[in-house]
Amino acid sequence: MPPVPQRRNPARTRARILAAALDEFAARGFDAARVDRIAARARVNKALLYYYFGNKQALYHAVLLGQADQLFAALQPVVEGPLEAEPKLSAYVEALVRYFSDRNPLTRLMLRELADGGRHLEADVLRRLVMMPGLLGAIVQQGRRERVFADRDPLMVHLVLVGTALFMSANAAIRTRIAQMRLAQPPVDTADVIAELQALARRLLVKES
Amino acid sequence: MPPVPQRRNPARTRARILAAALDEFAARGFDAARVDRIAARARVNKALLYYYFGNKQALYHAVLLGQADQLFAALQPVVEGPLEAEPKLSAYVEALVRYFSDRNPLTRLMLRELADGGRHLEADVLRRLVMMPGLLGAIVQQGRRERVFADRDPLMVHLVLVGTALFMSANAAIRTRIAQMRLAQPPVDTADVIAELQALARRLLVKES
DNA sequence: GTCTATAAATAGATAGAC
DNA sequence: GTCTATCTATTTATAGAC
Repeated sequence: MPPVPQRRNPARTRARILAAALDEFAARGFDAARVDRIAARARVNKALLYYYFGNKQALYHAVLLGQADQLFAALQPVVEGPLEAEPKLSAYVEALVRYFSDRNPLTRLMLRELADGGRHLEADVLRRLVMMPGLLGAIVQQGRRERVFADRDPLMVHLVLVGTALFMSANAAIRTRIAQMRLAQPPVDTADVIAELQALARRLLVKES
Repeated sequence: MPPVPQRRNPARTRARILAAALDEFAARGFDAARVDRIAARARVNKALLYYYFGNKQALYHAVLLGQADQLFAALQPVVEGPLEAEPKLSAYVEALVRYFSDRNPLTRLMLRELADGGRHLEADVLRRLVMMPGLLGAIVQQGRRERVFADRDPLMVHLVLVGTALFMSANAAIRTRIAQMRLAQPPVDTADVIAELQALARRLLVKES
């Protein structure tokens, strides 16, 4: 049995560094992120951070791996759940939108990596990315078996849904500012976005809707 | 009448700096962009750049203003053109996708500014952004008058189309890498993306399609 | 308008004590 | 495992000559 928690707790220190790195990388992007700031947020000194992760790139990679696994873990239960294809599709869209809305750091991280053309994405992370369209693909196959979905390319639908969910979450801050400056209408809230994307997904997949 | 072009050509120098700044800001983002690199690409020294634009933020702002105006100018002719609402909608989607594909710097610039929550967007730029949904809005109104479009929120449709167009363009580089590593299917080409988004726009707007 | 040279601050990374 | 102190390179920005 391990002794009571001490001042030295490597696992927790490592987790604190990862959490701080996620925030900093999401807030500034890889190049503009400052290792000093990550260390400060994690309440450790820089040398310890280098002791754990070696260098800035390796730390970034560790953050990405963790985030990819978490996103997959958030969506997989819906896909493997007991629902019929049509309600499952709606549940999937809701989970997708909520994940991007609740966990804003990942949204920004993805936008920055897209802007960088995937410059810092190593094979490990790419393999996890490739698995993502398969989640929606499984729902589409189920819908085909149940004879309620039309024969459409799941990759294209996946790209439309993820692209829109990402964009809606990403521009929320700007829409809020625009509303505050009274330049245009009030911001769209998350529930509206979910409803809209669910309708969109149904229009794309369900037969003779 | 002005004398023949000399070695000193302020207007052209200014334009060269702006073009170099666009490339650098798009490639790295505001914080990671290096004024030194911008000056080098524009083949001027840093002091001259500061002479023209004052500081890094002001230079960035000048780039954004120019890009916003160019995007608007690329789409406005379609909206004000002579087509009927349905083909005009398709033409608009094509212009949108092509603009983001051809002029990649703007795509990356937008992604980075979204990731920054619009941190560097000044009122001037926001006012131009707010005008954008109105372009699609005009097409929707025309379609309503022609009694071929259903009554849907143009802002939502605008967000779906721009979000998807942006995402498709943005992840092209990553999709290419994934295809090269033989992890998955070949990359989607621009013509496919246009066709898909046109179908999507019709499904969202046209009555009883 | 355009240049060279440099100031002042800050970056990523490491040495070495405990 | 964790710390302080510091090295070397780079950064934004400006002074001052032409």
